[in-house]
Amino acid sequence: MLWAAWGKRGVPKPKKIVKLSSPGETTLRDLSEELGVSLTTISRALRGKQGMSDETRERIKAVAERRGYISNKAGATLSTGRLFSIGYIIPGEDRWPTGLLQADVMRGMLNELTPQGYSLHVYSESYFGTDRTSLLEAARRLRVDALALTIEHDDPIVPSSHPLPFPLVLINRRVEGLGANFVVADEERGGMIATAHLIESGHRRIAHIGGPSRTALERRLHGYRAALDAAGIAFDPALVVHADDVSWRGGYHACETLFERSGDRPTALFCGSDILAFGVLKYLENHAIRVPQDVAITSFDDSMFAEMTEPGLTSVRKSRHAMGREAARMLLALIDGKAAPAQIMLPVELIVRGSSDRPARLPARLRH
Amino acid sequence: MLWAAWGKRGVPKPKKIVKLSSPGETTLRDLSEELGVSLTTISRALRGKQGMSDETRERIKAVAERRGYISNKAGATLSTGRLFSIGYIIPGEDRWPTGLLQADVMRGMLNELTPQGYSLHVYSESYFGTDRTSLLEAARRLRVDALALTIEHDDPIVPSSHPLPFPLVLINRRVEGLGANFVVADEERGGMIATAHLIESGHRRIAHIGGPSRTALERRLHGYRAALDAAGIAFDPALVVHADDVSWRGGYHACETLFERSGDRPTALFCGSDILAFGVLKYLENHAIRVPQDVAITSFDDSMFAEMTEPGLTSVRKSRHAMGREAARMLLALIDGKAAPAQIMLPVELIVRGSSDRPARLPARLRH
DNA sequence: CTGAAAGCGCTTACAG
DNA sequence: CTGAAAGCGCTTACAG
Repeated sequence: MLWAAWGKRGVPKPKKIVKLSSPGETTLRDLSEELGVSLTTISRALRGKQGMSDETRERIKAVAERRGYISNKAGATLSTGRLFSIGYIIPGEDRWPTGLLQADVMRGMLNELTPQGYSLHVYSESYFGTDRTSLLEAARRLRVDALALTIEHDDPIVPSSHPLPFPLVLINRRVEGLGANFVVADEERGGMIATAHLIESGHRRIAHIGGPSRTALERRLHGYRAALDAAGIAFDPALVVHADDVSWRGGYHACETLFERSGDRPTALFCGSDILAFGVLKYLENHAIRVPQDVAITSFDDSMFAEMTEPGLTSVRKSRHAMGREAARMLLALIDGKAAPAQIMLPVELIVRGSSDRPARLPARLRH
Repeated sequence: MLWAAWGKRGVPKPKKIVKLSSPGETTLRDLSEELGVSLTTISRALRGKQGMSDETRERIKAVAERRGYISNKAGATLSTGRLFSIGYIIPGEDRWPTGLLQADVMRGMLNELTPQGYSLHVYSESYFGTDRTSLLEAARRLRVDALALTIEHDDPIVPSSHPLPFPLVLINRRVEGLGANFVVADEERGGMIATAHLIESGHRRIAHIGGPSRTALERRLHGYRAALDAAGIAFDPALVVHADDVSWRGGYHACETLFERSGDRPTALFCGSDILAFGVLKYLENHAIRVPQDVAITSFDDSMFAEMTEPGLTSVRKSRHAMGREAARMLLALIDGKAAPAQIMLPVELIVRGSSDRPARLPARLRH
């Protein structure tokens, strides 16, 4: 170390800031000197390699422990070529759901990575420059073993047909032809259970407010249709409106469009996302349409909004933490050259709150 | 997006997974062989050291560029003891504001760190174990040059009287006796401008809903009092209620307490945080108290809620991005042994929306 | 202005 | 079961 060297040459040690890589750091050599055992043996003992006496191993471990030995990653990296780090790229700009998603996903990843000795290096997408350097080139510069990337449902994606020469896991969205692995939630099933829940309460005219196509919201729509099909309810295009953007205003206007259409009003409504639902509730409130008495609502995301509306929003929960966890496991397997599924689809669950609360015994025909 | 340039390189298709630290990586030695120049000289040229001919330097740089040379950090680290990485610790559990804060702060840090060749390593607080291993010990294991830590206003803190032997910057909150540097927002001034704005609109009976003591919310309260003082308005304890916790329910109940008190009702209300304000608006709505006609509202945080309420919430904005940026600059200075202020206090601004919109010309006395 | 050499801390193929 | 030695890629004090 820099400072250690200074000390040895008799140069006065600066007092102010001491780096974390402090001079006193115990090395294998220190242990070797104290134990009278070779570096080779110590390295083996500490890394749990087979083929050595238990007694030697224990003795070494005890001393390492007492001396507070911490392996210097740089030395190991240089020697093995293994970096033991995973890169995680966060979007370069702020959009509200992003932050929450990233933090939970990161925690999920860290819980897997840290015990395995991996660290998580975070980079901003904007680092790669406005000239759109290729991800491959960027990844080389990063010096990580593999990359993870979270994609929000409305992120634009330019797919590629070239498989990547390193492990890449995309979280939250599937992008075809990328040669990546994926961790996604079962959006379609989420749409299904959110709709089925309304059907089970006796609703037949169930509307849906969705979002842009080619996003998770489209898959939720598929789930909605599947649930109707399963219940033998005919799909009515007049009951579906797509919000221009996934915002509360988008939800408000979509709801407006829906309720200003002539014909029978829906008695229930499945919103493709909580943030849309927020606008929907606002519209209904403004127009004195009661929830759940006049319209029952289910939604998707189980975000903080679900708990903050009145009544609480019944919403589909997907675990961002689990996404991170599975992504990390996938990456570790891929780095070790083990087989890993091309895609992991995580289960979802419906969190039932007041917005869909309706006397289930009331026959459906009394409601129209 | 990253993806755009993706297919453009004629990268040969690898048969299986190749690590990012691929064997083909160009090293200084490769450059040395091609150029017929020593490693020493190449290293110097690439790192911009003085005392060499421009011609040699340019020749070296050109070849390095052409060969796509990327310095291997592990080698440099081993040689210099400098790690070029900053640790950032995120909370181990989920609380809503956290995620947003972390993501913005990270972006702010990355914008400073990446160009300087530093990487950001993220760790979960839970990694350090429930036994509250000392931060010092934990930091040693991390192998980073310095640490940053974001503290939410309601995070518990275990203070320490031992100064730390490495650079530590605390973001968003000041903790005494820790030997750390701080980046905080000017919470007090925020409280002041949020209150002064109401005073300028002619209000005299201005209530405040605050939060726990020893948090940022307490400093916002100080700002509120300072603004009243400056305007010659007597502080009335009956107009201040502290929410039990910083949640919308906390805000709701605090508002309930406030409005059920006998005596003159306030005509304006400064909420210590948007999430409290959310509950306040709910209470007022439920009781047919109009905003801003009956009560004008200002708040703090300028979170997504501020835009999602009706009317929009006038709220104090602090830049989390700027906090990250300043924290990173501070850390870099400290690592280099340069002087850095013990604390940087960032400015705040009031974002005016409908909730405080009131005809300013109406004399105050007509309002009671 | 340039280079030869030592060394950072670790791992591992090879030899005993 | 254990050790001596080479080497990973870089930087820098020292010598020319």
